[in-house]
Amino acid sequence: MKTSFAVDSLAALAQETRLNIFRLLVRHAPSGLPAGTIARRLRLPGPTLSFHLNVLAAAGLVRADKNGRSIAYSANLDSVNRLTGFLMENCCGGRGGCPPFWEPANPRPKE
Amino acid sequence: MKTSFAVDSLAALAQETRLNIFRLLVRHAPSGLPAGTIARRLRLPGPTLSFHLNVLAAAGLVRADKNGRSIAYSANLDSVNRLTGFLMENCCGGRGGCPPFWEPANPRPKE
DNA sequence: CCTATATTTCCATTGTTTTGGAAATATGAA
DNA sequence: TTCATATTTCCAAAACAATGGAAATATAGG
Repeated sequence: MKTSFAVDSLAALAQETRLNIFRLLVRHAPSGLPAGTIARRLRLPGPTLSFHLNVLAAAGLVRADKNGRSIAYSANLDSVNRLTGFLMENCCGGRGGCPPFWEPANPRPKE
Repeated sequence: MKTSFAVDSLAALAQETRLNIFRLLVRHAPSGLPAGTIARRLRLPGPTLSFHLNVLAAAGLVRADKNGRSIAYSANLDSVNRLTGFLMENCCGGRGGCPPFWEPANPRPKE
């Protein structure tokens, strides 16, 4: 599996402003919020918000739905799940010791 | 809640080399691997590995245990859980629509 | 003490990301 | 068509992160 989807997602979230945007959209999932509302809530200049929304969208973490002259952005919640799965992949190599929160999705290959 | 632990963790993982190191350590959890073994496995020059391990350790994603002249690094699996919880915090604002994978840890505050 | 091994610190170079003003584009309403 | 609103693109300055060679430090064994 290519790691780049994960690096892209993590890099998109690894920035205070973008993390705030994403978490705001998680709270407002699944419907989302228009760009202007996000800008007002987080007190961000337009160009700055636009830049960050593009980074999040390019990583597949949010989607944009144009509606009249506003654009609603919404969080793709599934992306968090994929990311966790990727990080925990083959956790503990099948030797036991996985923490209780983690349900191994892929049952112990070789390595 | 301050977002910086999350930004630090995400930034630490948002880099191909560090992500490879972390995932290698997840597979070898909970015991970990010595720095030299990681370097050999991932074909990394010493200073580069050392730099990246420090970033991971500073973010609390790995811990270092000195043993003789080698140092074993191991993944802190719980950090992934904390991160997911933070990202999904108050998902969907209690209005239903959360994806099946997510168990709301904190039951719907105001917002 | 001396040597070999494990790992780190120092540091200069190179590359990447973030920021926001000004100008551009798109849409809807009067 | 003209105006106001929503959002974007352009761009250059400033800030930040990654890389790896050479030298330093630590430890174990003979």
